[in-house]
Amino acid sequence: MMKKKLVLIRDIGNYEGREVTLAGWVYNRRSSGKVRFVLLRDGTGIIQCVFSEKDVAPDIFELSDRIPQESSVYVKGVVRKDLRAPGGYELVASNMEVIQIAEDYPITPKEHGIEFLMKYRHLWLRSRRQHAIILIRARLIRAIRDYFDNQGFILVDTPILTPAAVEGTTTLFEVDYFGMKTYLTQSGQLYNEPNAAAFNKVYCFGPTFRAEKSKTRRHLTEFWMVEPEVAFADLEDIMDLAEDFLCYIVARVLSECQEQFKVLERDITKLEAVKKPFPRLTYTEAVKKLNEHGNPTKWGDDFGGDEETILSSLYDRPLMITHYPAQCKAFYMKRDPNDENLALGVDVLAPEGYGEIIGGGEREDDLKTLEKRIMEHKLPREAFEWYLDTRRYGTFPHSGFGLGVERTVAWLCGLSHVRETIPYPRMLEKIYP
RNA sequence: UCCAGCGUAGCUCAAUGGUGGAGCAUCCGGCUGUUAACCGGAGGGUUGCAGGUUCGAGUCCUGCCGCUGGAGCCA
Repeated sequence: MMKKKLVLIRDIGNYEGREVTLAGWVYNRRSSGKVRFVLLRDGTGIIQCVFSEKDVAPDIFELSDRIPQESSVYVKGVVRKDLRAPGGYELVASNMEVIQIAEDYPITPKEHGIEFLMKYRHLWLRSRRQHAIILIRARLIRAIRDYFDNQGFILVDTPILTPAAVEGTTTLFEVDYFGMKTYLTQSGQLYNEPNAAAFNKVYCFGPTFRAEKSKTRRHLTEFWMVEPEVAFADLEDIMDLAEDFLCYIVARVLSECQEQFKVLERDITKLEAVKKPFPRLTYTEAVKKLNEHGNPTKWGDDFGGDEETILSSLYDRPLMITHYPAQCKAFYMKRDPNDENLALGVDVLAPEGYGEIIGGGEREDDLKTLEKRIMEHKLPREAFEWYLDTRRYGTFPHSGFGLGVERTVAWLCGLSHVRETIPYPRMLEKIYP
């Protein structure tokens, strides 16, 4: 009955002095004798509703002292500006109607362990902190789309069910496809390349799946990746793109999510430092730096978490590392014409020890060479014939990269683990809720 | 798969081999501006499971299960 012309808490500033009805959930409550405070949350914000004995009926006054956490309610009242209230406004309540009394909400206003919170992930999302992280994720994704759309890229979606591995070495999730063995995609990359021949500048954006038994703060088995691919671009072009792209998305999220960064107590001066130019090192130079800092990595070793942390901590902005040993990289990566042992690839490491957020490079565009690589990697040639057509019919130099959304959100938010950066994380042997 | 740590009230944690406690949550009461409000009171336990050592095990030993962190792996 009170459900008429509902106002969102986000917009409450437009209704100062007026009577409004809010709908939401009880976030917390406090009382002080003759005044009761109910914190109401509606998913767009939180506002304190003040219940005074003189303003409301006795049963409503009693209810305001009893209503349990996360009960769903309508509250009617007058919006008042008040400096004592967080957010600047509070609601002087005149009435409250219960939709449902919530009994024994598991997540109390108190510290909880990660195991418990992950079990109640669907409820945990209601908390201030998780709300802020997921909102930043949404704004980041919007900024990513805007960037590519505004730069002349066409969104060309790539399939999630695929007939073969992109990289044979990785473990894939197998799916039974009407009796046929297929796999969940681990990258849109191979499809992006013919798409670039059709549309010039393309990107795909979707979930990817890795059945790796990785149990670290940087790994999920299901994660989101945006992958641009540019026709006639070389390694340097794609590095310039990655640099410009990162500066744009960081600036956009910074300007749109001030409030959320405050909730997370994120030191945003660290993000404000993300400006061109980014430092660029070759793999060989990076190994030298590591050795200077006491890390025993030898030329030819791939970098692990420790190495990425040391290197990225040396700079206040993202670090680009190029020219890795070809043996560390995928079959489709073009070799350096000046040194066959090196790949024309680039990894971008986020600052503050967050590690790799972008991987990419120039693609091998010669048919013969690519056929050889597929053989060397012991990949099923038949599954790649369509891909090889890109090299048969008007082959062209092209480059691209992939950005991991969750690792980027973790960096932006200053989180120690990627599991909080996606609403429902899928991790090693963890798929509930 | 390997290494390490942990498993005690709904939650977060205490408890020298000798009668299992506290804070929060819940319930009862108090307080006219609280900010994870506060103050007083009450209820709440197969100490992950199975075995062993001991007069006596939450505590020591063995196995199993689960969780957390890390490694390997990994655009």
